[in-house]
Amino acid sequence: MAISSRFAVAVHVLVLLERGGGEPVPSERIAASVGTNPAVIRRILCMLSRAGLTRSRLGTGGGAMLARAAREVTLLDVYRAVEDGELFVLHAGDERCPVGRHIEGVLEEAVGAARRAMEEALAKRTLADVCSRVRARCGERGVAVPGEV
Amino acid sequence: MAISSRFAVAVHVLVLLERGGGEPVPSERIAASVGTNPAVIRRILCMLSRAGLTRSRLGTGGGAMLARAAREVTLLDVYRAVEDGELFVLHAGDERCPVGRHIEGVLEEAVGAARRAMEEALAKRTLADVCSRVRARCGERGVAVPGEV
DNA sequence: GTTAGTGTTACTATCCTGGTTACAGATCCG
DNA sequence: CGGATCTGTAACCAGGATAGTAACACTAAC
Repeated sequence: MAISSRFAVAVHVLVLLERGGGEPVPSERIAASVGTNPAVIRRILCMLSRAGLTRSRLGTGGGAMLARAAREVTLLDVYRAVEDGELFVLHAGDERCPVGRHIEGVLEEAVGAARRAMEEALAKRTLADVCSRVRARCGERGVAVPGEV
Repeated sequence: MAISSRFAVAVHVLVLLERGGGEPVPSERIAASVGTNPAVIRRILCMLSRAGLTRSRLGTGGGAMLARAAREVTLLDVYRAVEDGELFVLHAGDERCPVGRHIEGVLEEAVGAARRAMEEALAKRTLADVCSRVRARCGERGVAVPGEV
């Protein structure tokens, strides 16, 4: 029915990493800002690093960092990193009925257009856009504020 | 994660009703074409009639019919009839963190744009479009073929 | 009054999500 | 070296949504 909150959490995570200014941010600190468990954050970070959006440093002083510049990460990249499967679920109709036989193909075309429209809208926004909007709401001037989480 | 198959089934149902040529189509006949249970179809028909897209006749010889011309029903109408709730699930961050405090508002704006783009794509297609595409795949000429299910 | 069909409820199995705990392995530091 | 920190990942659970199924009251036609 809905796109899981993983997407929203993933964007939240990436914004925190951007504000980390290149220093590793531990999952516990991220979890405090998101309001969840560190393991949940690590699970999402795992998907993000597999997608090449973040990388991690192990051990003391370790944590996650952005692997790319914020302006080169679109919300579509984030969406694809954490959301799998099709947006619309189709069904296979009865082959003996003309409608049942063809409805799936016709619907594939229609929902494909809808999915592409949504993805294009996500692709228009970058992580940098989101960060600056957050900064604007904070009343900050376009400068990152490291280490406050 | 995904939009339930109710949407696809609902479109399938409406195509069958359009091909019914105004005659009531019983849920059992629809269920056979979709490949499911008549009660599932009636459950979806209930949502469609609440949305003003179909109406039903009770008793012997009864069934469901379109309540509007097929060209005046968009796929967005169908989507809204059977799908409720938000497409994207957001989360509330920790109020004590600047990012946690503002991320929800920023994301609302971004995912709202994505949702609107998807809905506009759905609004561009009417039930009549879907029906003619099905007919085209059947190798039929723009004439409805009643009574074959 | 019998038959056919809807509208609706209840129950179930299944899947996904998110929360939680746990633990092995990597890394840093004294 | 040895302890502390932190990731990556697995296992498990609870909750909600979905879809399948059966059941039943009510309506309408014949």
